[in-house]
Amino acid sequence: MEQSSLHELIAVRRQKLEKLNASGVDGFGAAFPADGSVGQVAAEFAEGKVVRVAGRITAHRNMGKSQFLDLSDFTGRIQVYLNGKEVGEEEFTIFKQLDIGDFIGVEGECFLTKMGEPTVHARKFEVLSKSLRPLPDKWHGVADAEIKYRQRYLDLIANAESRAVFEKRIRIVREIRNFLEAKGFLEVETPMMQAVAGGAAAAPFQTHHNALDMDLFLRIAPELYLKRLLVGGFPKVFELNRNFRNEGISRRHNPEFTMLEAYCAFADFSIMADLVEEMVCSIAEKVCGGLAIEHRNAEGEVVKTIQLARPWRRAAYADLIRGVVPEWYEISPEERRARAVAMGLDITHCAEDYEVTQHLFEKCVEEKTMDPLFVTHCPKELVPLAKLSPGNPETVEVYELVINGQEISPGYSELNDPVVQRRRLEEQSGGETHKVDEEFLLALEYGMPPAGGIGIGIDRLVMMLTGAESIRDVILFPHLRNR
RNA sequence: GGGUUGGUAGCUCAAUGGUAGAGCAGCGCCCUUUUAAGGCGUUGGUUGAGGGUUCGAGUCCCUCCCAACCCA
Repeated sequence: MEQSSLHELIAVRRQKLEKLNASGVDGFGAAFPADGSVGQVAAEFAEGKVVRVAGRITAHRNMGKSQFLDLSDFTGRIQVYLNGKEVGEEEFTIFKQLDIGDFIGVEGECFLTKMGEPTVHARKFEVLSKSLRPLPDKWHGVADAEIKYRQRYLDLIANAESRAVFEKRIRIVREIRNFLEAKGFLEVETPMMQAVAGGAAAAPFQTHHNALDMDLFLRIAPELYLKRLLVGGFPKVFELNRNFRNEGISRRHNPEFTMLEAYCAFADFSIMADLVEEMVCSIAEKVCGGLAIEHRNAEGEVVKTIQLARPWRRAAYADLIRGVVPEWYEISPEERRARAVAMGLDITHCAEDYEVTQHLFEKCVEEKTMDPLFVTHCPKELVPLAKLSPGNPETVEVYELVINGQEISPGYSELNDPVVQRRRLEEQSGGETHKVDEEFLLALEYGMPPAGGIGIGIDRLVMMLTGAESIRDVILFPHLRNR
């Protein structure tokens, strides 16, 4: 039995399981109605009270006749005590052989140890599930990124900080739904499999429907279906679900990601900016306990604080550029290119003039903007499908919300002219890659009310609100290469 | 796709080119209020994979795999 390479550790646990079975105990037991979660039982602790509680063993302290173990679940931890003289010999043997990782259920009365620790004095216990593999170190947790992402369950068991991030994400998503519902928005579900992957410019994943013998794409955005619903008479709709983009993977990109899109009839981008501002602040207050969002490093030191306090700054794209280089729009395109290169920006030879400016924007404005900033009056080349500004045909009726150095949310005054929309989509499609969604254009011809629309990248929002540095830390099962 | 860094026991980490180690976990013994329990003893390794250089490679070189970060 003196063995401890992995397969030997497993063999030891299998032998324990066989011993359980031999003594008539099912190592994978049945339901165990408890008095609540571990946290609830701990919170309602009262000396002398008899309780039933179930959880995973996270520590085992063997003191001979006195056996102590920690029982844990997401809600908390409670200590269990068992006295070898108070149970049968066989039962005591079974208890002593329990492993860290096993699920058990316990019944007994509450008491305080000499050290004052609330403890359940077990009179009965049941093995609910034998764990056949050793769990990660209880003290150091899981540090290996591959284990964290490929075997998230181990990360969740071992790392309380990870658990906290995902609990926060769940609450953020719930509060978004609550907020929008309270504002009169209806949540809808539109196709994830689309014959034309529209609503954004991105490479789609392709699939095939056998019975219909039809190629389909996983959606890159729900936009064109949500707009059909505006045509159909929904005044305020939203969808909060997955989009899929067949593009690179990085600290900020996962092939499937969660997006909120919301549309409000008779509104515009400015009204939608107000809505987003109110929503994000409302969520932060409920989930983060305030509007100052602290990001900490691995040592727990605060490395940056994002101030969400309203009103959020709004500034025109061109003014932000002038804030970096005052004479930017007075000099020639060639001079702009030279200035950008001189500033250390990586400008390719084929970059258009507006792309040079955008590059400057990304490096010198976006990446440095931590507190919320609505960028308005974006150049029309950057957002080809948006409505042009009435007073300035070079800019569009769009905001881009930047927080934490990233684009978090765009907002539009949606284009509802079917003739202009058709022309733009045809220009955008160019070749075969982006087919035009004729069914969408058909719907527009029946009349879509002017509307404000927004998108919010939920993963990035959660990163901002939790201080996660990688999108992989806010997605339970991020995509990795096959091992 | 390019660059940089990394991959050593179940977990967290050491190891000038010279006998692969520690803590925790595991296993055995002792212990009736411990709590990162403690004491004594003890097992466990194809050092990501494959080549090469060398008397000798975890360490140096090459190819490949996986990951993290930066860039595109």
